[in-house]
Amino acid sequence: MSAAAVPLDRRGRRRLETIEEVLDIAAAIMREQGVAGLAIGEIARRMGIRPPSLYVYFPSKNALYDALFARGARLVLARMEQVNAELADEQDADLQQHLVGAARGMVGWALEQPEYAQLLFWRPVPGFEPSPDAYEPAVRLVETGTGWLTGLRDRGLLRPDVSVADALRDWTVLTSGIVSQQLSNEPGGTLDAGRFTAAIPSLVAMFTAQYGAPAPTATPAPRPRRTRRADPR
Amino acid sequence: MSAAAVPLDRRGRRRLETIEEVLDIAAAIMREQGVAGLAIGEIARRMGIRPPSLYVYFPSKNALYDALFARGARLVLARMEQVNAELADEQDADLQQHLVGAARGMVGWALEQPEYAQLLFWRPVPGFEPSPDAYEPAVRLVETGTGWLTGLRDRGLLRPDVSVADALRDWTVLTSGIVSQQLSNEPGGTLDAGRFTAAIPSLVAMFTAQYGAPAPTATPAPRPRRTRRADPR
DNA sequence: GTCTATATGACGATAGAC
DNA sequence: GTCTATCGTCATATAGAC
Repeated sequence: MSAAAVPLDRRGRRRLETIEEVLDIAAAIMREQGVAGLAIGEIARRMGIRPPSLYVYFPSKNALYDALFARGARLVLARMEQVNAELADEQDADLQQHLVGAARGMVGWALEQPEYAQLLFWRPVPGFEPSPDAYEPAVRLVETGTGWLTGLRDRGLLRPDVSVADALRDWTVLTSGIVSQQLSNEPGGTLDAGRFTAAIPSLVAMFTAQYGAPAPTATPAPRPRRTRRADPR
Repeated sequence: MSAAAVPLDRRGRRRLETIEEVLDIAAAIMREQGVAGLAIGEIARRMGIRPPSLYVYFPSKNALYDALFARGARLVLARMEQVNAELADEQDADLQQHLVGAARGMVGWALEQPEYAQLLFWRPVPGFEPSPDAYEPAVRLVETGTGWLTGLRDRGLLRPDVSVADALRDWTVLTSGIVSQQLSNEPGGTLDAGRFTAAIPSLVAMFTAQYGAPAPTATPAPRPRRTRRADPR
C-alpha cells in the first residue's frame, strides 16, 4: 500500500531528505500559524527556494497535507504502540493503571504535537480528505486499540461480556473529548497542568465502573476481602 | 456589553437586515465549504454586490467570523435553555432522563448546525479569536450548565457532595467528544443514526455511576431522603 | 533532474469617485 | 452606500535555464 520499497540511489535518498525537510518546516508553520495557516510560499521562504520548486516534491498543497496527515498518524500510532508495550510489561498492573497510562499517552501526544492532532482529529482544511494510504496508520491505530482492550478483557480486567467495539468507541470519545476541549479552550495547557487533562482520573473511573470487571484489585470491596484469589477452603 | 440598545431609524433597521442577510449567506457557505472556506467574494457574489461593499458592514473577515461566533453561541445557548426548561417541567424525571435529554439537545444542535459547532468547538480559522462580546453567550452557557447540575444535585439526583465544576467539566468532555468524533469521522451521521451518537446512553450511564446519587429513584432507598440541601451540621 | 522566472486568477483589503 | 481601481499575497501552471 505505502511507497514501494525499492532500493534508493543517491538521488532518491537526497530526494527523501528534502521531502522530510519540507515536512519538518511545514509542521513548524502549522504549529505557529494554525493548520489552515500553512502557506507554500512560507515553506519556500524558510528553505531559501522559490515556491514552484516545491511542486517537484508535492504536486499540490493537499498532497502536502496528505503527507503530513500520514506522518501524524504514524507518530501517534508509534506512541500508542510504545505505551501499550510498556503496559504489557507490567504484569500486575490493574485496570486503572492501564487506562490512565493509555489516556496520558494519547492526550500527552496530542498536546505535544497539536499541529498533527488538529489535522487528525479535526478537519480544519476545506477540501482536504486524507487518502486511503495516509489513513492506513489510523486504521492500524484502531486495530491496536481493539487488541489492547481485548487483551484487558482476556486478562480479566474488563468484564468478560463487554463489547470491545462499544468500549473502544466510548474510549475514543473520552480521549478525543479531553483533547478537543483542552486544545480549543486552553491551548497552552499541559498534560500535568490543564483544566481538561485534569479530568483524566475521573473519566478513567467512569470507564472502569462501566466496563471493568466487578472484582476490584486493591480498593475496598463491599464484602469482606478474600486476600488474593478466592480460596474457599 | 453587547451593542447599545439605541432606537433604530429606518437606515438602522435596513442596515441590520443586511447584516443578517450577510450572516445567513456566510453560514450557508461555511456549511458547504467548511468554516475556513468562507470567502468574502463568494458572499458578495451571492448577494449581487461587489466585495468592497461588505466592508461597510464588517471591517474585516475576522469581524465577520466574530459575528458568526456570537450568533452560534446565542443559538446553542437558546437551545440548551429550552431543553433545560422542558426538563424542569418533568418533575419526576430521573437522572438518566435529564442527562440523555441534555446530551441529545447539545449533540443534536451541533449536528444540525455543524458550521457553527465547528466554529465554536474547534478553532479552524488561523488568527481568529472570538472577542469577549462574542464569547459572552458561551459564558452564559457555562452558567446555565452550572445551574442545571446544581439543580440536579439539590433535587437529590446527584450525590450531595459532588463538585459541580468537576461534573460540568467531565460532562463537557463527554458531549464535545461525541460531537468531535461524529463530525470528523462520520460527518453525515445524525442524532438517531450515528456511530458516535450511539454512545450517548453508555456515556450517560458512566456519568450516572460517577456522579449520580446512590439511591435510585424507584428502588428502595438506603436512608430517608432529605428533600433539599444537605445540612452541614 | 532541479530549480528559476514568469504568469494567471483568486483572495482580503484599501482608497477614492460618485 | 456602492462602485471602480488597485495593492499585496496566495496557490498553481508553464516554459526554460543550468
